[in-house]
Amino acid sequence: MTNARSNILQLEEPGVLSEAVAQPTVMDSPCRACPVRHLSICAALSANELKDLESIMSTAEVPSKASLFHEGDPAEYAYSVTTGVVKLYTLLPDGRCQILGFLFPGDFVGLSARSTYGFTAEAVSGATLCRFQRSKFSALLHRYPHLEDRLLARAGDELDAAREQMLMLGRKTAKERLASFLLLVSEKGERSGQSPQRVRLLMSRSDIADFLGLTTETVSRSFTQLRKSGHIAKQESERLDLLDLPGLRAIAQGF
Amino acid sequence: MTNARSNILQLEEPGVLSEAVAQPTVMDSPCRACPVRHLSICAALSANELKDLESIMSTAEVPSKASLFHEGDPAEYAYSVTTGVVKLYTLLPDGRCQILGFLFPGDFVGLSARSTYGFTAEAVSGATLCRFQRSKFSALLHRYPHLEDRLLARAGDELDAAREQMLMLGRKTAKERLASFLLLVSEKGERSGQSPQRVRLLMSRSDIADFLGLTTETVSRSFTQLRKSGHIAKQESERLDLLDLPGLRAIAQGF
DNA sequence: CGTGAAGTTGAGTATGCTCAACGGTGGTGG
DNA sequence: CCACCACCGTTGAGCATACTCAACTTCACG
Repeated sequence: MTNARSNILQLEEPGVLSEAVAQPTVMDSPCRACPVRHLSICAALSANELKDLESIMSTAEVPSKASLFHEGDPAEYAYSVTTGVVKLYTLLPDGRCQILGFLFPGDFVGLSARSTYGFTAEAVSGATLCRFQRSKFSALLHRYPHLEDRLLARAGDELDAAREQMLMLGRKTAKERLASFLLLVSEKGERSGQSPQRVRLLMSRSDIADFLGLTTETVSRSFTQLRKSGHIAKQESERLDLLDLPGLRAIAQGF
Repeated sequence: MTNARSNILQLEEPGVLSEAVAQPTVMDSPCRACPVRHLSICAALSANELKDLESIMSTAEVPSKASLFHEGDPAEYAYSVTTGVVKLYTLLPDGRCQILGFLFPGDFVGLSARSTYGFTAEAVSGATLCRFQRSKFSALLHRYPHLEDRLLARAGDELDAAREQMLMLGRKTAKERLASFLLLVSEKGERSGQSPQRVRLLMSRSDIADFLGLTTETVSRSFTQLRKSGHIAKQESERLDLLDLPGLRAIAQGF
């Protein structure tokens, strides 16, 4: 239920990165060195087309707890996450918070056609992002139909994910929700090349609770349950071992 | 918690409607007479382009409780609803059901890029639909970029709706959920030209419960609460008056 | 009318919430 | 460098909202 705060968003102009830049190649063509290009929408683009994309793009370093935008702000930009984790959330007037999703490296936000953002986006950990002016971006979409194809496919994937989340929020028990969440994080990590059994939880218990529609206490108790039943084990803080993936899947699906 | 049943889907071939057809014009160009064209994705198309769409399209009359497809079926077709209401739902192994959304006239389903459907679609009332083979439809998408634009915009709208539903499922009370639902139905009705204060509830209490993540009993009690507080009034069965729209909005938003 | 399904209401229960205390950890300043 | 403090996470006890089970009413349809 962390309330909104207003940190400044550090932006770097196209092709102009901060002083602490190591490789000039990155500067000339950040996208070509991008570690998550194969995951992102940009995978659809050739080297030449990437240049066009870069010309309308800024990169941003966002410190933990800084927000990209707030619910209700004019929706001027779309973002693609390169590193780190971003949470999307809405608040009810009395402060109840629902996290609508986490953005992991390769994820994209800003599809909605509405003129204002319908939710707040805030970095959970330090994050790096690519930022696009939506008007320019949609012009590019028309120039490169395969980019639009990819975006449409992504929209479909996100809808699928949203529906899975509805099932979780509407019909699953606390334990089932937590298992589902751990598997989700595991899959996102795997997508970025990490082992599915080893999970980095960058978000707080409170974030997890707001994502799962629970309280921190219930999340904590569910963690304890899963630990006692041998499904998970805590490594260092932030690090978790999923000892029994099939078992977790069974729990997550309600068996 | 209505379980899956397998009714046959009545299909009509392109341009070939059932014997009981009144106006031949409808037969030649069903889309031009379509009552929800302005709502549908097809609004993006000119008369000529509509012809192309019609050539890959079948229309279907679906009786109440017939399913369009089941979760897990190969996802061969996409659908657009012309009249009636369709529910999309998934089941957990033990029978818990979550309705992921209702399709009203003008709504579209089948965006996902997956090769099998992730949910079941079933007519809540009698419904008429347009059916497209997805492979052919996506070819058309490439031919008419403005159609793809419109589909992308629709995907964005659906994502927005999905996120609102997450907030509802994760953080709202029973009464708040029901108020949100009534307002949703009211808006869909308004979109089709009906008064926002007069609502037709074609779905059963059980459907509403499965949509809201509640039980039928709790839905029923919440109806009673809203009736006793003067926010709604029952007309004939299926018909409901929303006596206090601002009040309902306040409840729905958690005030 | 009679029958069965759908909806409503009631009583008791359970899952997850609230409130509260406690332990660990990391950051800050003396 | 260490002590202190604040924050996060965990655990416990009691409570509330929504669930379960059951009876009863209403409605649609023969």
